[in-house]
Order: sequence, then structure tokens, then C-alpha cells
Amino acid sequence: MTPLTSAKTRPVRLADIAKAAGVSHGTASNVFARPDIVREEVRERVKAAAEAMGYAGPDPKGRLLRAGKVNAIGVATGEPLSYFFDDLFARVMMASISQACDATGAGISLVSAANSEQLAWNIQSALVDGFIVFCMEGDSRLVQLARERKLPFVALDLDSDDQAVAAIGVDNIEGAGLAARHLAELGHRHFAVLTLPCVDGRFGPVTQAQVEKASFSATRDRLRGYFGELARFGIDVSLVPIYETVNDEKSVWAGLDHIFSGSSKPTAILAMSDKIALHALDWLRQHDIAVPRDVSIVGFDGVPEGADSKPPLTTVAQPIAEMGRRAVKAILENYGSLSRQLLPVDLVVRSSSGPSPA
Amino acid sequence: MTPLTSAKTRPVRLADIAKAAGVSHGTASNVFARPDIVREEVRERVKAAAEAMGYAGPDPKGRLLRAGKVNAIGVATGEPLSYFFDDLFARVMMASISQACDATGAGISLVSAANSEQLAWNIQSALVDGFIVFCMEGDSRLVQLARERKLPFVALDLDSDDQAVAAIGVDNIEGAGLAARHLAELGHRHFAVLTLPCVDGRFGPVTQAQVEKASFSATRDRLRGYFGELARFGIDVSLVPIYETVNDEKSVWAGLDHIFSGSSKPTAILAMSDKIALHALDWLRQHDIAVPRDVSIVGFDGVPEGADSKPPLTTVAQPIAEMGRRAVKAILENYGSLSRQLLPVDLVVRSSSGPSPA
DNA sequence: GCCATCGCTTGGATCGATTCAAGATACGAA
DNA sequence: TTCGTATCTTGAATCGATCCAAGCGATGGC
Repeated sequence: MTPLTSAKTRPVRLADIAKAAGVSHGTASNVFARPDIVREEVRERVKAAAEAMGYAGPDPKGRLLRAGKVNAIGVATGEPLSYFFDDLFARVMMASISQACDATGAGISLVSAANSEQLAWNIQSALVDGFIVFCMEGDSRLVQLARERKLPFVALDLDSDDQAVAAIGVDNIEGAGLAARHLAELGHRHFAVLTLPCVDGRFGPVTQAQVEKASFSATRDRLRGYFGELARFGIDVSLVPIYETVNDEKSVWAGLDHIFSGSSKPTAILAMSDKIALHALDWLRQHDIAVPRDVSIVGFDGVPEGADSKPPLTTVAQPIAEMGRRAVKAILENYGSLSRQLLPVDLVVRSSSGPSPA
Repeated sequence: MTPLTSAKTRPVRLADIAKAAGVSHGTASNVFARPDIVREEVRERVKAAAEAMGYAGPDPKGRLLRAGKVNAIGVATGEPLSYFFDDLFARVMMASISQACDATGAGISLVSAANSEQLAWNIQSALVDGFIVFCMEGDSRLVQLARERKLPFVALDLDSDDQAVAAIGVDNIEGAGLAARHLAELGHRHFAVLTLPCVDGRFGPVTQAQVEKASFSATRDRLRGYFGELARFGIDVSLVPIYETVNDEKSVWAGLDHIFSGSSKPTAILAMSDKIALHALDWLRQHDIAVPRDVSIVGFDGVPEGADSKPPLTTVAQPIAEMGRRAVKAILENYGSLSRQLLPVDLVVRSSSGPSPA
């Protein structure tokens, strides 16, 4: 009979207050879970005991085991956690995922890992009902770990290679083709391409053959889309300079330094992400190259920042909101069937693209 | 002996594969948790059984109950979940929180609720080791619910009123004073204030007395800071127009329409958030009012976007990264002691403020 | 050949709740 | 008074793992 001591040493359990109130733990549980079926007098007594003993309410840890459902979906990435808040594309995607979760009352768990040792553990021990995986690169390890959990699983933007993995994405080849055709139809014949990463960490000029070996399928497919369409306009794609960036300001600026230091300057730039395009816009402005008078540029993704840039960015918009919605739906409704959804992209023409100066 | 059927009806448990492998569940557990203490021959046998039966590995739900620690911190807000990805300030804060979590291997659970009914349940059933609560307004209900969980708890940016709540914030009065003094010392005598919300949802001109009744303490304190300092410079603050915004473009623009339609136009604007200030910058540019030549403006928060605006924004920078780090540390190390930390703010002078035109 | 030691394995207890069939109580009707 | 019914309450089973004391077998020393 030293409730104070035991309350100090270990948290109060439902069984403790049941005993204190002189009822069974079954009844005590009902007081919290289904108060209506407990007689008022008993209910008040139990609640009073809970209050007196400083009971924090039924512990979700216990409930979870019984219920089986966490009511939260995990969003995983190989990047650091802050990727979700730093990256333009991830941000929009997360906003749409969170709206879908809000609508259904589900929570979101962010899962990541600095080192790959941690990654495995984080994925294996994440308390979630399913995973949405951000696959910026051929993160096959991440995908594999997530699938091993045997929970509902959707990959966003994954390579089209493995048909067994559920994935939601866009047709990168088609989207890139749209961008290239748009510029070609405006009369442009001198192109340059700023790519997303092919290999981890490095940046610099690359060849078409090198991009073909990229681990990130979006990089490969977008280049194929660009060049496929350009070739159709009779442009010799082997002469088009390709510069690999790591999707940040530094590498993009280095790329433009490189591209515009050559003898034949492009009049049109194909950027594989809006982020690249927006950094490029900054570089061009600083170098007094007018957009779109001197140079046109088309991005990829359709992030909202593109609408407010100077000039507003022409881009290939992914249906990001729709992708997020579908991903959440797939997890919560546990589609076993969904194997691969390719959503349509949309060329959004704004003011960063115009007729070729020549 | 119909493993296929039973595997279909219900997920495979550790006990199932233990039986299949002919070992006790204790040993089976060791195979996964401490493989080194199990004889290799047995280990292989168990792993083979697991593989054969399609076992997904030890279920974290079960582990959790025993271990007691979730290894994740909950971040809660009264706003919709997308707030974390949309709002400038929240984004920076979340980036710093996630860096701190990454460093320690902890996960992040985002908790929110569209309606207040859901809120209670979401907070009560969140699987977390502690809460960091974003208190943009006097969300006392949110704070109360979180505290009832009796988990480690930290509020960010809460009113200084309730001393019992652990909170990390800045001295809003001091910060606002810094901004006001900076402008006053530049010779400005004609001010206008754009406030954060006082009451949910509405916006429009307000009086000092109305702001004093704001439920959001930061709004109150920042106005006090502004006016306290302005009064020190002999400015009659009762003549300074105050416009309440809801921290979005529409209300800010409406505010400036209102303020600049009056007879005496301000030369200096005090904005209670960088977001407000950045929207104001857009409005001023569209109305051909040069900053800082015609009008100076100072923001509050210190978000990175302020450094890239045109012109770059003078602002009162909160130590957002440090606040995030401390909050995470407080949760993970379960400071019972931390009651209230006020961190220093920093006036960052950029180009949006200059000498008064008069 | 016996005993001590070492190392792996075992089975039960535990984490904290929910659920359900069965039992108990109270109340009204015959 | 007795039985039936409606309403609570009870206690055991369950969720899926981890942990630990005790047991057991093999090995090596004397």
C-alpha cells in the first residue's frame, strides 16, 4: 500500500487504477474506450482514481499491439530527413501527401538515415501501416528494405525497370520530349542540357553514353526524351553539351560557366528539374543574358516557385498533388493490385521560353 | 501442416517460425536480435524457416511494447499537416529539428488534426517519446492535450504566461524593439505595422487595444516591443496604423492598400514576420514604391528566403536552428528541469531598410 | 571416470492494453 | 416468490515480441 512510491518508480498502468478503483481492468478499459457502457457511478470512480494516481490515459503502445493498426504512413528517403523540408519537389509532394493524410486522419512518420547501417534499422522498426518511398536515385536498397517489411508500399518516381514494385510516376521520356519539342518548334537549334545526378556526388560535363549508365532512371529517361525529340527535328544530338549537376546552385552555375565558355553558345537550355532551371535563371541574370530574348529555358517538375521566378518558368509539370493523393490512397486502402501508374505530365508555357534569337 | 493457408490468413509470427524450425521462441528471437549468441547451425535453420514462411522480421509493434521507447519524436501543430511544408518559418524549424533527429537516429512523427475532435485522438494515440509543439497561437488545448500524455514536452514560441510549460522561444519584445529602434535611428518617423493574426481567420485594421487582447502572444509582444521603442523616440504611437494580417499574400496586400490609401503615408513598415515582409516587398514593387529609397521595411524570423529577396530583407533573426536543436535535445534527454528558455535574437541589416527620405 | 566450466537453449514472465464469452446483479412481470 | 431479461462486470485470452533465470549437454582438466 505505497501507491506514491510505486507511482514514482514506474508509470501508472491501467491495471493499477483498476485495482485502486476496485474494478477489473476490463471495466477500467471500457471507461476510456467506451465510456457509455459503464455505469456512471463506476465511471466517475475510475476517473477519479486515474486523476488521483496521475494516470496519463491508456498507453498507445499497449493499444497498438492489440489493434494492429498504427494509423500512420511512413515516408522514407535515402537522403537526410531535412530533404523533406529543403527540396522544392519533395516539399510540394509532402504537402500533398499531408493533405491526403489530414483528410483521413492518418499521421505521417518521416524515416531516413544518415548512414546505411541506421537505414536498415529505421525502416525495420518504423511504426507505420505502409511506406511511401522517395526514390530520387536507384535506391534499390531502400526499396528492398521497405518491401521486406511486407507492408503496403508505393515508390514515387522509380525506375520503370522492376515491374514487381508498386510505383507512381510520370512518363519521363514523354515529358522531356514535350519540353524539347516546344523549344524546337520555337526555332531553337542550339541546345544544352543540365542533368540531374547520374552518379553520387560528382558533377561536370558528361557524355550521352555516361548518362545512359546513370543509376537514377529519371536522369536517363529525361535525356532520352530530350534527344529523341531533338533528333526528330534533325538536330545532331552528339553536339549538344550535357552537364551533370547535383541539383544545387553551385553545380548549376559551374555548368553554365562551362557551357557558355565554349565557342558555340546555346540559345535553349533543357533543365531536368525546376530547381536547376531556377538556379540557371539566376546565373543568366547575373551574366546579363536576357531570358527568353537571348536564351530560352525549360524546367521539369512544376514546383510553385517556378510561377514566381523572373521570368516565370516554362516547365514540364508533374501532377504532384495527384501523385501524393494516389500514393496515400494506395497505402491506406492497401492496394495489392496497384503495380505501376504512369500519370500524364503537362507542359506549362510561361515566359522563360521564346522564339530563337537567330 | 498447412503453412500456406495459415500464412495467408494471418501474418507469420516469430513463434510460428520458431515452431517450424524446431526451436523455442526465445532462441528464434535471439536469431534476429543477437545473432552472435546463437549457434550458426541453428541460426541458419531459423533463418531458412523464416525465409520459407515469408516472415517479415520481428514486428516492431511487439518489440515496442517491451522496449518502451519508440525512438521518434512527435511534432504537433493545430494547423493542417501541410503547414510544416508550406510555412517559411515552420520549414526552417523543421529542417533544423530533422537535422538534430538525424544526428541521433530518431524519427519524426507529424501530428495534426483538421478538426479538434480528431486532434485529441491524434495526440493521445501518437506513438512518440515526446512532443515538440508548434504554438502559433494560444493553442492552449493543444498544449494541454500534449502535456496530459505526461511525455517529455517542449513548446516552441509559446506565450510567456504559463510558467509551468516547458518552452523555447525568443524575447519578442526585445526583438521587435530592435527592429523599431533600427528604423527610428535611420530617421524614420512615419510608421505602419503589419501584424500576425490576433484572432482566428479575420484580417483588417486593428487598434493597439485589440492587439493587446490577441490570443497569440507573439503578436502582442512584438507590438509592445515596437511601440515601446518608438515611444522612446518620441513618436506618438496612437497615430501609427496597425493592420492585422493572416500571414498570407492576400491579407498583406489588402493591408498595404489600406495603409497607403490614407493621407499620411508611412516611410517605414514593421512586419511581424518575414513572410509578411516578403509579400509586402512584392506589393511595393508592383506599386513602384522603391525600397529602401521611399519606404523601409523590417521583417521578423530570419528565414533564408529573406536573403534572396529583392532587395534582401532586413529582419530580426530568430536562432531557428538552435531552437530546433535544443527542442530535440530536451525531448530526447528528457529534461524535466527545462522550464523556459529565451534565446537571443539578432538584427540582420540588409538592404530593405535605409535612411528616411524626408 | 568424475566434476567444473562454458555456452547454447528453454520456457515462463512481462510489456499495457483490448475483447469477449460467461457470470453476476438488479429489476420487472407473472 | 420465482423466473426472465437487460445491463454491467468479470477474468481469461490475445496481440508479438524481449529478457532472464534455470537447465542441459558437451568439453576439458585432473
